[in-house]
Amino acid sequence: MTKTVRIKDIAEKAGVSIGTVDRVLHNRGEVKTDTKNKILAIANKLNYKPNVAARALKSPTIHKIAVLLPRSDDDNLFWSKHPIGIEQGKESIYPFACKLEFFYYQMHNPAHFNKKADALLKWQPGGVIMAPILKNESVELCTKLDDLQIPYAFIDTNIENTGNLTFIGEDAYQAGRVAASLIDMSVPAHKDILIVNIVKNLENIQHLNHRNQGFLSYFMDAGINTGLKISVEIPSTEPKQVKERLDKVFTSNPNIGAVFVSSSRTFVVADYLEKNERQKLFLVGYELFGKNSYFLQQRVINFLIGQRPIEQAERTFKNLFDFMAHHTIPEKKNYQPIDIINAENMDLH
Amino acid sequence: MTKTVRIKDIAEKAGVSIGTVDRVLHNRGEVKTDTKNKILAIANKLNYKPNVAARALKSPTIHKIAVLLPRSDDDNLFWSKHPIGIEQGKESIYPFACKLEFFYYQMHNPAHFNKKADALLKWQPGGVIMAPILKNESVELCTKLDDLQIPYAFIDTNIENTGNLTFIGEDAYQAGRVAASLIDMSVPAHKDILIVNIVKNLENIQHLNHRNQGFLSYFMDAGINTGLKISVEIPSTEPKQVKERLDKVFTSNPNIGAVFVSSSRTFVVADYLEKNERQKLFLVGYELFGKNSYFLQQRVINFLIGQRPIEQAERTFKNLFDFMAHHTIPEKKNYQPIDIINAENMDLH
DNA sequence: CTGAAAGCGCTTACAG
DNA sequence: CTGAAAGCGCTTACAG
Repeated sequence: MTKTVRIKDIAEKAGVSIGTVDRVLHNRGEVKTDTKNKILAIANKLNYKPNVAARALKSPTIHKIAVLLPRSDDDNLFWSKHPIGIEQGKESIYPFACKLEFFYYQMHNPAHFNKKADALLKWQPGGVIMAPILKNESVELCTKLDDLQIPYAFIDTNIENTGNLTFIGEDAYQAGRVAASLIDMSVPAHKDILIVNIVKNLENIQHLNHRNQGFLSYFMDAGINTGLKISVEIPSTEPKQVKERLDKVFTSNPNIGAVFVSSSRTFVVADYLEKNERQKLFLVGYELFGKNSYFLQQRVINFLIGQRPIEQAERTFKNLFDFMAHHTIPEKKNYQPIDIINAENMDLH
Repeated sequence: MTKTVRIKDIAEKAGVSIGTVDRVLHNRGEVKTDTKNKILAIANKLNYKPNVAARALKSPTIHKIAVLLPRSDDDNLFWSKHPIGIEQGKESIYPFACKLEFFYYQMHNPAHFNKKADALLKWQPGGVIMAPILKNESVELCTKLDDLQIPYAFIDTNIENTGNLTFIGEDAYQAGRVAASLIDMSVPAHKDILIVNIVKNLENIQHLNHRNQGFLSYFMDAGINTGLKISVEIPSTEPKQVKERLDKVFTSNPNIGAVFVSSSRTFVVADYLEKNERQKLFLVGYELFGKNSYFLQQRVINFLIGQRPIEQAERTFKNLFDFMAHHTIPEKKNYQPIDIINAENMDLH
């Protein structure tokens, strides 16, 4: 380990004062072009890296980071994980510090999203973490952030062709394939498979779509199951409606051996299966939390596919902060590992 | 956020100089008991936390950490992951720094272990990370480290009743249950199951034992499989010997439907199954790397159970370093998540 | 356009 | 047993 280079060293080599070096290094104030280039060349050659301890000590610059996420409720506990991860990220940057402000919008409510987006802008953040579930409204916000030169990172959902710094989330297509592979190896090849999408408007929910596509693709190129793949859309989680819909499907398709739920609302189907004594059906869905965990433990759900929301959030935060504080450029797109979880390994996840 | 407390604040409140406060806080030099207690009381009341940026800036104390691990070779690529995690840990502590020295011992060679342990002691580390695979020799080293008051952390394998700072590894018993559950749900209930232990002396390898116990326990309380559980021990990975042994087992047990390998040498069995056209057997083993990955990809191995060796190593390093540098006391025992990996989610793991 | 100086909170000799 | 002072590398006014 050779001696670390300080701005003092650069200053001496360049025959200027450290103030001038600092100005060049931070594009702060005017410096003659000649000296500027000279200094940059020397800094580069010496491979200068600022001492972050000194920087943290001197300037307690508090970076302001705003977080825009769906509000978590009983039906939607999945989103309760992300704030935890972000707070963890905040802890991890010590001795640096940042100011966090959370803005929660109602999941499928564009007007409310816009309201929160406005509040966020008014808060004047130095950086933004957001889950851009609502595409049009999100793009609108991104445009504004681009104009203001405020960096922003996507979590959970990606939108291409925006100025986002980075995206961290699930490879939904592959996550669909994983679900398929689990069913394929556990259910006799001649059995039919039911695909359940619990959502109002499947078209608009990108990643549910991708999971469906991945799921079906598996059986086209690798799967051994030859049964029917029956798809049903349920617009609500309301038990009566769910029962009505599913009763009909099962009555007309007695050969169903497995059920795939494309979203975190797997517990809704588990609840139905349990109440209607169909627990023998093989059930696979998404996300380990709340009622899903309960039914997994009870072995009504056989597998949950997980995407580590806490780690996702922590990593998103770190990427954004490191960019703001140290100008580190992160990967543009990051997929988290896809976890396969059953009753035996759930406790440690 | 209230103003942070500095040692200057404590000094003022106590009516002494900051030098005295520092002496008390670090048990350095003599201080009158009265003032000492007074200062401690004030520091405590004010909830004083040292500013690590200032500390890092001032004293570039380079902590010396020695790492004692099994040498990784072609047959044993599992151990190639841990150094990566430790290096990652070293990166992550910036702006702090440490000096790492790796000592690699031959896996099952006590004399070589001792030699490396001696070299390690001679290097005079301030802390030690070790995989205490060889129990007696490890305990001996621990005793010496205890005497020297050098903190040490266990990775992968735990030994109870030593003075270790922390342990991070796999819950082997549970990892055995996970393997069992996967076989149970994929193989008809009446099929027999073969358990393969590839190891010279099963008794001495704690965690293989625990995996076996967990595996069998699953079928006693939760499993539906009612077939025989046939156990075989193979003392070497030498293909001819493996073939001889397994040929015999399969000939006398034609009803075997699944194979469980209790160690990372799963590829040895996969290789046999492939060469002998027994790929239809359901195969489950441990650790994602090298030839195991290849056979998983080829679907000769159906599932690998993973324990995230890189994260394990990074976390062990962090725990040890934080103790050395900041006196943070870690959890005494940490289990990493148990990963279930098949051909569909292997790429992201 | 550039330099000199103060100070962030801590640690480390040194002086008494 | 205790205090005063220097200095870690950087940033931030201020003076010219």
